[in-house]
Amino acid sequence: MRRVSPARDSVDEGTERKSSLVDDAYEAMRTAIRDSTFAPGYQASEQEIANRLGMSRTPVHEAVIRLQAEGLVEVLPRKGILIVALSPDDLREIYDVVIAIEGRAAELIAALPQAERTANVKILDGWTDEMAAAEKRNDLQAWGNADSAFHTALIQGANNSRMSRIIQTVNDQSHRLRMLTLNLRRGLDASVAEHRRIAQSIRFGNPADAADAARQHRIRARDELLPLLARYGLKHL
Amino acid sequence: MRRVSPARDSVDEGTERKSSLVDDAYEAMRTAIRDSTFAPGYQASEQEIANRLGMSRTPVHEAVIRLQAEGLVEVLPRKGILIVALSPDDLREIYDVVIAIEGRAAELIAALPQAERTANVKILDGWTDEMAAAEKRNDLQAWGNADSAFHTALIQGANNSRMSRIIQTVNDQSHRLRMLTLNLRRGLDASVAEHRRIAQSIRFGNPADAADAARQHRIRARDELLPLLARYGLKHL
DNA sequence: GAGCACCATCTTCCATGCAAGCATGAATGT
DNA sequence: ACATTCATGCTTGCATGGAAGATGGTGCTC
Repeated sequence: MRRVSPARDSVDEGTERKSSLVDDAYEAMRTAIRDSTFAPGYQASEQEIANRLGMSRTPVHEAVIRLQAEGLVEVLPRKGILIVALSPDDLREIYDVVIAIEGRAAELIAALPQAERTANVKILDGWTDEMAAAEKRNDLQAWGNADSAFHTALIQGANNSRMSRIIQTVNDQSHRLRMLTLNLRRGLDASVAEHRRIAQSIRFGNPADAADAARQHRIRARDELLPLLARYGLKHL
Repeated sequence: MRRVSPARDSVDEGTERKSSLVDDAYEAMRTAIRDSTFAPGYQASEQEIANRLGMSRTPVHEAVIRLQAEGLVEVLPRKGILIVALSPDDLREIYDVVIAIEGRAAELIAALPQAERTANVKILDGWTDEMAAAEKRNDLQAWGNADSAFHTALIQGANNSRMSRIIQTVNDQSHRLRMLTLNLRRGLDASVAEHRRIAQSIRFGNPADAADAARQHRIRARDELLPLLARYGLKHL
């Protein structure tokens, strides 16, 4: 984890919202957990994190409350802060949430007037194209980014801030899994085809098909992934 | 809002988890917002709430951070704490989240082995019976409680803590709306019939039907409710 | 009378201090 | 040598004080 950026001390950029130390601590810890700087099972003290971030314990303590509410950490009353690991059961839960929310999002987009459907399809197809191109170049990083962007666009198209928030929370929780599975190079072709089917259903204005396509896409990915994790004996990540 | 219960000072009940002042403040404010002791638009200061709860500003401040993350309040940087009101657009968002989650939950329950399906159906039908009985007695309060219990049981049957949490959050947000609409005495018969259809689909082990029934139930209720709110000119609650 | 500047006050934000609890390890007794 | 007990240090929980900022009122000026 790096020292907090000095941007907040410099000239305010006008439109920028002034950030509080609590927000800084929250984002720093969230990022650190996402990229495994704080690996699951790691135990830190508020004081230590506060030192690293160059602030006192208070903002760290308050940021931890948010992170705990979102399920990223667990605070052990007089022992420290524990970065939580994901069990296979957590993965089951997360997948079902994603299946539910993304399915409904796709359905909602497919029910929009044609002009808005077309705009959404253009964005979605753009990311799918990029996935196909990245696959040809064998660029897994780019493939993963485009895939993420497709699913983010799908949720944003539904224009529902609560859905966005829910998805972001489970994405934070499962980000490490995603980084791991990307390297397993599974289902790349299938994903592209399934993305096309989702977009196609939206283009034709068929909500039922769109919902089903989005759901089947996630179900297929889940059923491909969970046995792999079991085979490698990964009980927590 | 009442003074915090003195239970924490008395002898610990063994199995009870020791509660922190932050948790006390969180629950007290959450309850106060739910039952409109803190009405939307109301603006309070941390100091005032702390005085009422008999604690210092710190636990209140930290509880507010959680409430803000869950969308129940908004903290205006140097003005105070604002209890947020729900706009029609918020209702649209909430309904879509509930449609997505409950639909998937019903689908999951209907896919369980028969023994577990039967157990769930028994619970669900029990609550539906109670709704029908309450309707005959013209007991709206009991009707609402049984209806809530049905939907809670539906989510719990899916055995997904994240879904439970999501539903609880949106329930907190829309609890005031629910109290209001209960008195409009709309769709009581329809709800009972729709609940029976959901349970029936689960009993027969038909996930697709169960999901559809759960979704249509919420969609019908929404389409009945939103025009009413518009007619009464309710722009926020 | 109207408008503007300034000050007092109230707010959140954050740092710091103190208290309480638990774990670890050392020291002592057997 | 081993077990038991006690003390010390580290942890979070909470209170309090100071700082920064915004807002509303008041007084002064035109």
